[in-house]
Amino acid sequence: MPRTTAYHHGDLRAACLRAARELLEEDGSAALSMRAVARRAGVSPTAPYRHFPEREALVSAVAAEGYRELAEHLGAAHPAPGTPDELAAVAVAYVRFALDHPALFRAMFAEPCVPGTPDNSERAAAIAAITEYVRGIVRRAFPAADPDALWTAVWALVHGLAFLHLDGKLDTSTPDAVAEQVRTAVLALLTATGGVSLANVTREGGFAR
Amino acid sequence: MPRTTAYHHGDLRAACLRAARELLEEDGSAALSMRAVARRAGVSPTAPYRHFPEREALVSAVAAEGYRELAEHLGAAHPAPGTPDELAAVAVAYVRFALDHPALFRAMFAEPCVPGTPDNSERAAAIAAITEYVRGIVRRAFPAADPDALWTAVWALVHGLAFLHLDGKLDTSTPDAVAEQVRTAVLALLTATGGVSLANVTREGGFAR
DNA sequence: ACTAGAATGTGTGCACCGCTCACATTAGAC
DNA sequence: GTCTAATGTGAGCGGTGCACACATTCTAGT
Repeated sequence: MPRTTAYHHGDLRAACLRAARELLEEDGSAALSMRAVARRAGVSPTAPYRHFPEREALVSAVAAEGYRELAEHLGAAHPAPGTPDELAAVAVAYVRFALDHPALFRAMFAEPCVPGTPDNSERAAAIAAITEYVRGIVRRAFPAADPDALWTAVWALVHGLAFLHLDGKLDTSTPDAVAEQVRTAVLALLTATGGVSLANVTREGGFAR
Repeated sequence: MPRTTAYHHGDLRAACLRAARELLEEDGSAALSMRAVARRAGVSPTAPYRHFPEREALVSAVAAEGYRELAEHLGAAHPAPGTPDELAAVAVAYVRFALDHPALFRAMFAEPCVPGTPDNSERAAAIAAITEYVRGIVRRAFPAADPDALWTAVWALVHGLAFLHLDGKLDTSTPDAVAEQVRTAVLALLTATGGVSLANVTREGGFAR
C-alpha cells in the first residue's frame, strides 16, 4: 500500500471514485469529466488515467459501486423476503434508491456493457450479483413458479416504475405516494403470476402466512 | 419558405434533424455533436445554432420525433386495442421499437425534461401525446378499473422489459422469444388488475369477443 | 422597384474535453 | 543501496459547445 507524500497521492483511485460520485450527485453526469475529477482530487489532469484507462472505465466503476449500494439498500429493506408484501417492500426500496440517487441510477443504466471495453468486468460482476440476488428472492418466494419468467416480470415492472418516477411521469410529491403506487403494482403482478404456486407452497406447509 | 441558394441551405432545420438521426443510428449518442451534424449537412460548424440554441435542444427535437414515430408504430400494431391480447400486441410493438432503434430510444429517456431549458415544449408535447394515447387504450380496454393505476403499471412493465432487453439482460436472440416474453408478462398483469372489469364489459355486451 | 430590417449562414476564438507521450518522482523488491 | 515498476506531472493534439462579429439573402412596407 503506497504512502501519501507530496508527490504521490496515497489512494488516488478511491479519491477519484469519491470525486466522481460527488460530481455526479451535484451536477449530473455531464459534469463527470476526467479533468474535473482530477481537479477535485487535487492532482494533475492526467493522473486519473493511471487508474482508469478511459472515462468509460471510471463511470463503469462508479456504476459498479452503485450496484453494490443498491443491493445493500435492498437487503436493508428486507433481508430474505418470502411473502408478496415483503417482496413489495424490496420493490419500494428499489424505486426509492433511484429517486434518492437519480444521476447515479441513470449512469448505472445509461449504457450497456460494451463488448469492446475490457473494464466492464467489475461492473458486470456487480450486475450479476444483484441479478442473482433478486432472482434468489423470487425463487425462494415462489418456488413453484417459472423463476425466470416471474423474476423478469417483477424486475421489469419495478425498473420501469423507477424510470417513470425519475422522468417525472408519476407523482413523486410524497414518498408514501410513490411507495403505495409501487406496492399495488407489484402485488397485482405477483397475485397474477405467482398466485397458484404461492397457494401450493402454503398448502404444503411453506412459509407464507 | 426560404429558397435554396449557394449561401442559404433551404431547410437546414430538417437537414440537421436528419443528420442527427443518422449519426445516432450509426454511431450512438456520443457521435451526435453539433459540429458533426453541421458537417453532414454540409454547412459551417455554427450554422445549426440558428435553429437549435443548444445541443440539448437538438436532441430534444430528435427525441420528440422518436416519440411521434413510436406512437405511429404502436398504432400500426393495433389501432384500437380492446382485448388483453390486442393490448399485449401493442406492448410487443413497444419493445420491438426499442430494439430496432436502441440509440434513439435511449436518447428519448436519457434525460428528463429539464426545467431550465425552454426548448422542451415540443418534446413535452410529444410525450404527453403518447402518454394520453396509451392511457386512452387502457381506459377503453378496462373502463371499470382504476385507469391511472393500471395504465401506470402496464407502461412501467413494458418500459422495463424494453430496457432489460436493450441492456442484454434478457434473451433477444429471436424476435419471437422477445414477443413471447413480453406477451406473457403483460397478460399476467392484465388478468390480475383488469380481469374483473374486463369480465364486466364482456357481460354487458361490450367489445371483447 | 427600392430599401430597411429580419433571417439565416460564415469565421474566429475561447475554454474545456478525452487522450497520448515523454519525463519526474517515489515505493518496494532484491 | 540499487533497480525497476508504479505513480504522478506537463505539454500538446484534435475535437467539442458555444459566443461573437460579420456576410448574405429573404421579405415586407412603401
